[in-house]
Amino acid sequence: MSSSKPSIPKGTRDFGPDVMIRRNFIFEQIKTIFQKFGFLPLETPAMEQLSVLMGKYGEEGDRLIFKILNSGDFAKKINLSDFEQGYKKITTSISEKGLRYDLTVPFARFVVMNRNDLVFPFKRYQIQPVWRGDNPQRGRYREFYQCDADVVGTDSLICEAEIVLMINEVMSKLGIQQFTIKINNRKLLTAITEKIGMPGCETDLCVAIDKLDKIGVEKVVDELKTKEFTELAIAALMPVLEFKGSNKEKFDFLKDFLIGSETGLKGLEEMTAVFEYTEAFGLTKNNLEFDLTLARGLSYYTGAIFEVKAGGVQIGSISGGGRYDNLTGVFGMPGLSGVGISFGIDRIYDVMEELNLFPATSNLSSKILICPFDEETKKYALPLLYQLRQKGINSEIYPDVAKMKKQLDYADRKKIPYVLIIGSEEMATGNLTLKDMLKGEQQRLDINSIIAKLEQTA
RNA sequence: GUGGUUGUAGCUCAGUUGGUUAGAGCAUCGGUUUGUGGUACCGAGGGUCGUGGGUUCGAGCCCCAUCAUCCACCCCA
Repeated sequence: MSSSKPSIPKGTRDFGPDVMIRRNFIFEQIKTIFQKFGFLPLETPAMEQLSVLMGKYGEEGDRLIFKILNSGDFAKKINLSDFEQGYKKITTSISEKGLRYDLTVPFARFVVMNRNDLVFPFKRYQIQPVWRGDNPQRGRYREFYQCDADVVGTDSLICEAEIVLMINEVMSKLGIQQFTIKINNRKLLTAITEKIGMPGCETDLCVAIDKLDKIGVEKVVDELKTKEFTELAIAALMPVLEFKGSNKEKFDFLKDFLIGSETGLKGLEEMTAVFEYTEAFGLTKNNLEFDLTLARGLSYYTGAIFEVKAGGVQIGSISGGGRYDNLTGVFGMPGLSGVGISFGIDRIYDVMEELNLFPATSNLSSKILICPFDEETKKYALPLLYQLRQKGINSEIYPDVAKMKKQLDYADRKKIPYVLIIGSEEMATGNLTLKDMLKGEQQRLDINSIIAKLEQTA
């Protein structure tokens, strides 16, 4: 390849018109539903102060944040001794800003900065790209969109129930019929670590259990062993990993298993309440599944956790979320609890593509193309084009003087259903040639009849 | 960060144990048809074989390095 050939950075994508129309369809449906539930839009800058981002995503996360070089003479703050201390030291000298890594931390920053003006509980949704310097692979990018809705400033479990309702509505609006909303509670997982004699190992347990779907029980056990879980602890855990049954049976099982654990009891209470609220909301068709092994990696959740899986497609979860305490604590505003949900737009797109759920988009391209033969007829066509557009008919004119073959080919490739051919005879009589590109038929009509015909078929 | 894969025309790819001037399909442009698309036929343009070095009489092919890519792991959405 010649070096002058253009390219885009690793892990980024262009979204062409075909794709954008479909992505926008997904965005619009989700936005409408978020707003129906009282969430309002928020956008934050692509770049944040590095001090806001660093230290919020663990050591790995710090490494993956894209840093922005300071403007101007970025090297002026470096001194020679910095070089000896490695790249981290130099980074702080030459970079003060970074690209946002997720939407949650900027959201927390926004809440803290605007705490006096916001009305709590504060509900916002946010659909924006985020950037991570990760190695790309299938379904994984350096720039990707997150689509989050969160409410902060309330402990009420009604919020959890409403999230379940929103998920249901989104899935139904997008036409995804088969799906499961898995729900669990971090307090139950904490209680389980206590019960099996491994208190404090909640993170390791969550990271391992989270892979259960993907790698199976045996591999999860292997991983737990490497994390220094004892044989005894693993044996005690097995009934949880292997338990099968209805939601109610799971409740009964945990009531016994976690007997005497205060945290466990609290978790069970919360779960019960979420199920009760959901029913009280009138959600009868129930896709809600209590999943004892749902863990959601090593994120900061402290209460309910959710995950949505699409049926009939081989793909990971398409949505996830949960409740977290103290979201804004790191920015000096403690005691604010929140709960949120995040939709994985790229995966939802893939699911809909595979299941063929996108609506027909032909109505979005132009309805009619005007094909003039020469400069004179082109001028004659402009007022006609204006009239068509005044009537709200998507229409365009072939801008160059070109052979009819080329003009029709253009209409064909852009899937424009009608062309209006204007030559000297048409111009003289006002009887224009309207050609139906699908049927191949054409007829002579005046502009008003053409407008009427197009409005009919709209 | 670790392991593997692949780099040949705008795109997808052939290219034999190393041997003349590196091919195909699609796309583009022109023609068959100076006013009629999808199909068909004819023709044209387009390549420093990722880059740099090495071996050889001779390298797209072999060796070394380097860059890029995709896939998997770690982690994550």
